[in-house]
Amino acid sequence: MSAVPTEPRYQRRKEDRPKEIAEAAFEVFAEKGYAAARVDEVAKRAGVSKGLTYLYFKTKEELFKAVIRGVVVRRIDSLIDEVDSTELTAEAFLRGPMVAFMQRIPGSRISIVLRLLIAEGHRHPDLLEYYYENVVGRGLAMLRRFLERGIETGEFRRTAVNDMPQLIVAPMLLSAIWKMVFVKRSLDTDRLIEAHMDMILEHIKA
Amino acid sequence: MSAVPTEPRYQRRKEDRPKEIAEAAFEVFAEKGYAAARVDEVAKRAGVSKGLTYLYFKTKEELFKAVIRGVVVRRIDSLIDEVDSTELTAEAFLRGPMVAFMQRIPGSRISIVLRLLIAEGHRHPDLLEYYYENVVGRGLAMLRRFLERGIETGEFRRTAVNDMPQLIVAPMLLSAIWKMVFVKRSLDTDRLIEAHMDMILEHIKA
Amino acid sequence: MSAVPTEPRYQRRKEDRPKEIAEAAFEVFAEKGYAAARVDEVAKRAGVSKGLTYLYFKTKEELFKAVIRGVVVRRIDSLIDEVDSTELTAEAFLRGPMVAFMQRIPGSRISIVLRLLIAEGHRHPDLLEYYYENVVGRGLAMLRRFLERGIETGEFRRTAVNDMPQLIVAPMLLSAIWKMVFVKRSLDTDRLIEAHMDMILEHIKA
Amino acid sequence: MSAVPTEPRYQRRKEDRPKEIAEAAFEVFAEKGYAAARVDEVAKRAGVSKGLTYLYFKTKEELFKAVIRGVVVRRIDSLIDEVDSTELTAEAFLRGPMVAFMQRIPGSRISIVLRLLIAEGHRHPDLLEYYYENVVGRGLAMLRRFLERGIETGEFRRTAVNDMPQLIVAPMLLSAIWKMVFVKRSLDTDRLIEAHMDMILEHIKA
DNA sequence: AATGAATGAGTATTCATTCAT
DNA sequence: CATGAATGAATACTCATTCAT
Repeated sequence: MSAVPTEPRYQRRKEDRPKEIAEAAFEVFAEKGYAAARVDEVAKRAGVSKGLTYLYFKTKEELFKAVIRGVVVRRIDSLIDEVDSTELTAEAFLRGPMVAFMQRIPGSRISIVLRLLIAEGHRHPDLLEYYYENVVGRGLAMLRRFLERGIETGEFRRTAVNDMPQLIVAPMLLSAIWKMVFVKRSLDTDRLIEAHMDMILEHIKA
Repeated sequence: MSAVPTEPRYQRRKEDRPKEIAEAAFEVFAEKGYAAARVDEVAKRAGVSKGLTYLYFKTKEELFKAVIRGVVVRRIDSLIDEVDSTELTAEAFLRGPMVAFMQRIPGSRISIVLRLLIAEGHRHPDLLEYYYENVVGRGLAMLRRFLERGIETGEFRRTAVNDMPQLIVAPMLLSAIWKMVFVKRSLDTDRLIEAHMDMILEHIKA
Repeated sequence: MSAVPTEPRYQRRKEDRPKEIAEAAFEVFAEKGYAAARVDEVAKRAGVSKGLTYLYFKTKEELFKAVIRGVVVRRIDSLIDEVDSTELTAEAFLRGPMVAFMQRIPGSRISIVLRLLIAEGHRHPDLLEYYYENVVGRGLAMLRRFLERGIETGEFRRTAVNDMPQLIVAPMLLSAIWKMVFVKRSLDTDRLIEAHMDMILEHIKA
Repeated sequence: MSAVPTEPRYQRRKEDRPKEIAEAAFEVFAEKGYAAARVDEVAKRAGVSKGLTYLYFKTKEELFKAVIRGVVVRRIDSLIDEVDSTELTAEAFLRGPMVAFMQRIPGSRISIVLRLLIAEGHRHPDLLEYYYENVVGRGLAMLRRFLERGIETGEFRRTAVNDMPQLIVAPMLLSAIWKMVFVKRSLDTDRLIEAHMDMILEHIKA
């Protein structure tokens, strides 16, 4: 007989659902990996029925891909923009924004994507392709352009780093992985990345 | 009336069985990852029945752990021995055996173990523990000792590398991962590792 | 200021909706059978939302029954009327309108209803009941009356066909089923039905 | 502490299992049709775990096909053999073994297969093909040969039945379907088939 | 009346693990 | 020791039905 309005059984929020589901999925994939992640769990975390997950993502795999694609891209874009428009000296840029960027990776969502790609990339070649095209490849290309410009301005000399800019980011990768894998074995990743940048600069400065 | 002992070739000694199974398991885990690997497949590749697998390894997880433990250790041991008994100068050692060691990692079984640990380590903390104690930790300790000795002999100066010998191996890690993940995007990992060693030495030499 | 009444073409009158939905449902049930038919598909073909289907038909089963009931009845009624009011001789009627009627069955909607009843009748006894009362039973009764009349007029003699008028329609049933099942194995069902009628008449004529 | 031998948890009966499972499957498909049949139910009736079903039949569809293929064939073979070797007159054969054969169909497993093919044949064209090649086609060919022989011996005359032996079996088909569909509306199928044979013979005898 | 987002029970299929032989 | 038939819990995915809008 009470007039208490019953909590509606569900909400219609078409706009938000995909994002919410993808967000929950990210968490679950992050914790369990692709194979061990259960769609049930994703739905539960998103506060949604299992069926709804399948309304927005046709299969678990598609959900996975969507989730992986959804992370990452913006950040690299803004760094690239910054590189191309900075007025800092090359050295100052590397020591400043570049180091800051790399220091932010370990512990971030990106590093989790990294782990998922290392673990599962194998069976999702298109995902690897996407990731290479949009992140890795562009990042490396950006670094190459940047170093080249440094040479033109006389700030840098030409070294192996020009061909293999991976040398610049290797400690960032190690840091990201270390933090995820050896959670308890602390590593001062900020310092690691900085020290490495010192070494790089010492090496490439004209 | 004596029974001619036939088919000695096919008569596997029982002692070998666990090894053979583990070997097959390694292959399967390498290809599929932990969750997607099927015990059936392992047994088939080992040429034994599924039941036998369970005679030697109580669960799939135990099999996984045994497999991971089975790789790796000898190689690092011999490197450590070599470090401790070498008569080369520190620089010569780094440029020679050390670089050679690191160059062998990408594409090797160790890098596969690496991948599996990155992917699944999470849920097998004891495995991570084991791996840290026996491989990573000992390797880093060895590097620390080695650098320290170089300082004592006046060959090296004290730098951040002393605290974070990870700086030395980061490109090896990147190379190993790159080779597994971006199979088609070739990377000259030997040169990468060498170039990095140049840089390191330039940086730490007194 | 008067609002021009727009899009009359798209303004379906509500009275038509149930019919349109049933029509679409018929198609889908015909193609897939009861269990494999999806309400979604029915709605899509009817050009309405899934919800609307449930406004007019409480459940999928009810929709199915409505669809089955919707076919069939008129045709048999008009044949019965014709029988009762024809001025043709009995033979002429059988060779003319009766054969024509039977020849129209294979390939028609009725034969699809037939298939659905054979396949699903089991679980819808009321549907079978309905179909028997309104179609099969009445059809057979009509044939009995007709044959009886033929006997009274001296045109026919009494045979087993009087008790089992199914003998008259058996080839029609076979034809209908054959056409649906062995689509590619052509069968001249018109001739089959005609030849059978020859035989029947030869048999029952006084 | 009791010495009562515990009922073994399961039996290994590799030989019998497929047959038992197929048998159970037949029952379930017969009752429910393909789509509504549950593999769970099949396993339960076979007294077997669900998993075992999948050991012997890769999918539900394969199980269905195996089951359908498993029925039918022997009976038609023996009839054909009989036709080709009988010493009865053609008429005696038709009135005797042929009628007996047709009378056995309604109510038999074959009629259930018939229903399943009518209901589901659509989506299993290979099954239809198989059934046509092995049963329907051969049966009709046999009838044609038989009639032809009757003509050669002067017992029969040439009629439309030669081209369309379906005329002979139509009442059998109707009987089979009637018995399955209108379970409660009794029909003396034996008499129906016999009366029809009278008519046929009257028609085709020289 | 009409929509279609949301629900959740239901089902085929897989696979680690057991155990009779 | 060795086998592989047998088990059963787990899980991706579907679809009839509901209900907020």
